[in-house]
Amino acid sequence: MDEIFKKIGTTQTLSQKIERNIERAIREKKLPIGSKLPSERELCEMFAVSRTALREALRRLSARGLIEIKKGSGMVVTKIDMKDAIDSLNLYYDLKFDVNLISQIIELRLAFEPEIAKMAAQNRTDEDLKNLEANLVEFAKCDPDNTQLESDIDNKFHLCVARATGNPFVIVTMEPVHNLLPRMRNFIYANIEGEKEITLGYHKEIVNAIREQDAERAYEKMQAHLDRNMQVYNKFLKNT
Amino acid sequence: MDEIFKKIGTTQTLSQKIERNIERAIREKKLPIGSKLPSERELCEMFAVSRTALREALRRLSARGLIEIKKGSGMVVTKIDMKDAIDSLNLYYDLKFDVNLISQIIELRLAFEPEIAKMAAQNRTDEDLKNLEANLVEFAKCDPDNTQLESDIDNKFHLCVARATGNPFVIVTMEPVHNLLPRMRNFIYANIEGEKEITLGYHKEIVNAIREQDAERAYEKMQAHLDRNMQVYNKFLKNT
DNA sequence: TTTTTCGTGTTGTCATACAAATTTCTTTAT
DNA sequence: ATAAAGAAATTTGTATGACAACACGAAAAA
Repeated sequence: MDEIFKKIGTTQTLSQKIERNIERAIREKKLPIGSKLPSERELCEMFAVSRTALREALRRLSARGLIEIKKGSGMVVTKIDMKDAIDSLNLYYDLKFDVNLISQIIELRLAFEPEIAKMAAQNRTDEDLKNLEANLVEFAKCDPDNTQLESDIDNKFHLCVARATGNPFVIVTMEPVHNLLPRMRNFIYANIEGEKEITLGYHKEIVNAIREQDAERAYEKMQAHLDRNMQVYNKFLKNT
Repeated sequence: MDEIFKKIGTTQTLSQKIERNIERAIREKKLPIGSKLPSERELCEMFAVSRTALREALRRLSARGLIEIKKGSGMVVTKIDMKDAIDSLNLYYDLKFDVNLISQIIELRLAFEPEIAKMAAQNRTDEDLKNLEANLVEFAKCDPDNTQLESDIDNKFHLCVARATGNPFVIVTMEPVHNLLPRMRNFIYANIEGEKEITLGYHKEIVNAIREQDAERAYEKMQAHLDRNMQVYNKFLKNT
């Protein structure tokens, strides 16, 4: 009896079936990355469906970043990019964003970023170090009245640290979180006098630790830095 | 001069323009979550485009999880679900998976999961605790010869801990990582004699700490647990 | 009032045609 | 023979019209 009701919602449309079919072929590497898909006409014949249904399946696959469609040329299986994954996370976090989540974002940063600093100290390349040092210079000469730019550079610093871990999972995790920070800017960087110098001081110490590949010190400094941030945030919260 | 070449690839198709248009309306909450979109016919008139182009835009939006299309009924802006974000991460990690990434997955778990255990101890609800305890029972009475089931329950344990943090960012981060673990199973759980009892012991201690909301002990036990895992993994690596 | 039936609107699929971009081949000029 | 120019074929993008499959509500029947 219940089985009848279960079927509701499970009715796949034809184009969805086609989509799964092609997706499976890609996942199983039967269609290797970079390979050209058969043309629409050929696929229509193979699946014995109309061009409409096929195309709607293809549109979905391209929206999800599995294939790339070039007008007049053809379709290829794309090397799925980290950017695709980050984009969809951005979308999700963006739509979900809510002031109530701010404390959870801070909680996550407080928990993860010291560990990330540690990993960065262990795995950083010379190029990572160069990026971090460039960020310090940028931050130092940034107009202190331009709070927008200031917090952008600050965010970039933390992203650079995440990238210096060399661990793609860390990057995918933290990029969307940091993309959310500008929306918290008005809450946190509320024109606190002299805060910039303090922040810069912490950043310098973190970079020093990463330069010398001193994992424990990188951990501690990042923790101290974010603790300070937390305090500033709490001070603001009291004012509201 | 170069500007001419830059334009290559930026040529948006009509359906892409429509897609961005509707996406923007959703992001700006002009189309609130749960609201019904105008019918295809109406949208065609509004945008002054053919049904073909419009529908392809809609297919893309639904593939990305922004809208839900119900045959015969209509289209609604979906309350974007965590599942959508996790799904796309799963796809990315799945296609990217490579034995070389195993060490980075372990690295991430070693860095993050102790902190996660700490957060879980601080934030867990009674229901979280019940789930964790149920998992312990399940694990205990699991047939030790069924290594597949055994590692599934193990993974589930760590997911329960992540969920007990109550922090959605933590869950989104860890779910796809743990979905990858079954593919590492053969590498790690290579029929190590007596390993199950040791694992169960750690799990119990972690749950105890979470029950008593002892954050530091939860941290330490999780760290010890994963350190042990790491050793088992390294032992295997030597054998290859 | 309750149930059934039917009509209307909505999305799904099909077929055909042409536009626009790209590739391939042919022709032509050097 | 080689290279450039152009024509032809191929491929994706859009438009149009038609019908099928499904959902929902209103009207009709019990």
